[in-house]
Amino acid sequence: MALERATIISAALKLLDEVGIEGLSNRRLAAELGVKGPSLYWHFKSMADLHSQMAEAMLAQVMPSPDPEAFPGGWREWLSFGAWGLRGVAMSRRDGVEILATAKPTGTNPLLSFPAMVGRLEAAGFAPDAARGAMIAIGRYVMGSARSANAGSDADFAFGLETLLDGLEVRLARTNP
Amino acid sequence: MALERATIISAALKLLDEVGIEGLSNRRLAAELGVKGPSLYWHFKSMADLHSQMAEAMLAQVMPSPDPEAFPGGWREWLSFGAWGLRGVAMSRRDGVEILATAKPTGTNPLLSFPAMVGRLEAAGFAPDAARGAMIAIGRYVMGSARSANAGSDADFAFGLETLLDGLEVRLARTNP
DNA sequence: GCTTCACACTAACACTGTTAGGGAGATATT
DNA sequence: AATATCTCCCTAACAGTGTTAGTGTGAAGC
Repeated sequence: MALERATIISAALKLLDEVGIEGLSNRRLAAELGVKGPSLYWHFKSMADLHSQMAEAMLAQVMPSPDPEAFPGGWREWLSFGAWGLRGVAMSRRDGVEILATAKPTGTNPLLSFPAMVGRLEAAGFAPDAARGAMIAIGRYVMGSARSANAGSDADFAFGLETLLDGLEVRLARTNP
Repeated sequence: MALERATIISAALKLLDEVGIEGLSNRRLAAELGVKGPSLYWHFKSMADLHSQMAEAMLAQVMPSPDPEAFPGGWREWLSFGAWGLRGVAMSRRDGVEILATAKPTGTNPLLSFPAMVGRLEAAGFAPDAARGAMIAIGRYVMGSARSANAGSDADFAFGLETLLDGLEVRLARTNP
């Protein structure tokens, strides 16, 4: 038999789409895999651990962030690309944000490829603090916008994102007169 | 005895601070009130309903939004005031965001006093769509910033908020040349 | 005095996450 | 070839969850 971790999280993600995070229970998932509940504890130490690994899988599924050097367009397009990408991951499955949020208990979770993006912003002229602040702000806005109950239209999301980017341009112009 | 709804949600909020949303269970709360679990179902039709009413109580506890006419300062200060106020509510108790988020299943929840604020923005020169979009964006940013795992520093929050407000000023200047 | 209603109760159902301990089969060691 | 180890799944069980059904009991209204 030899149930693989990858098989399990794949089934978990599929089941998530069908029943939501509330319905994604230990035994339900086990049944889906032709196995009994507690067996999953050989592969994951807790349900929270499972969620965490599901989140990682979701993030891995997103296309790899392109090389900053190779990416056509300026920092604004690059940031926008990342924000839309993260939104895409979060909304790619039912309760996706909730899964993403419960993962990575580290305070500010490295949602997008954080260091690469911060570096790109610094290269564009942002002060280190501003670059970091920008990444955090965008991450939080994206996550706040993708809440299940809240998931709203792309147009609403775009408005806020463009506004945020406009604000960043103001800041950039202010520090690089 | 005549247990009052207000007594219950008050006890629930207090208990929330002690044990978090995971620990806030039916029977645990009932015990705190000297009562047995199912009795609460006379007052609330479900736990989700309880959460919803807790959210309403939290929002009511925030100081009433001051009259736009009387509020000193422009739309920017007014918006900032509202954002900080909402953040204050969300972070006033453990797992506050989660409670606020599960409440009001209506898509875009009327977090702040939505109509009043939209009206204020329109009066300041924003187009109706932009006023609405601004309110939604700020609400989502605030909620995204107040997640338990994520709740970060006030400085980080301030950076993103000011950036968003800068962006709104750009938009305002663009439509009112 | 009788009925009605508000409010709490017990018992139970179908779940949940999680731990403890057992056992079959493959694999490695001697 | 025989023995030991490791992998992986199993059953049984604990303590807890939300929720429904049905049963009182005391106060209020007629």
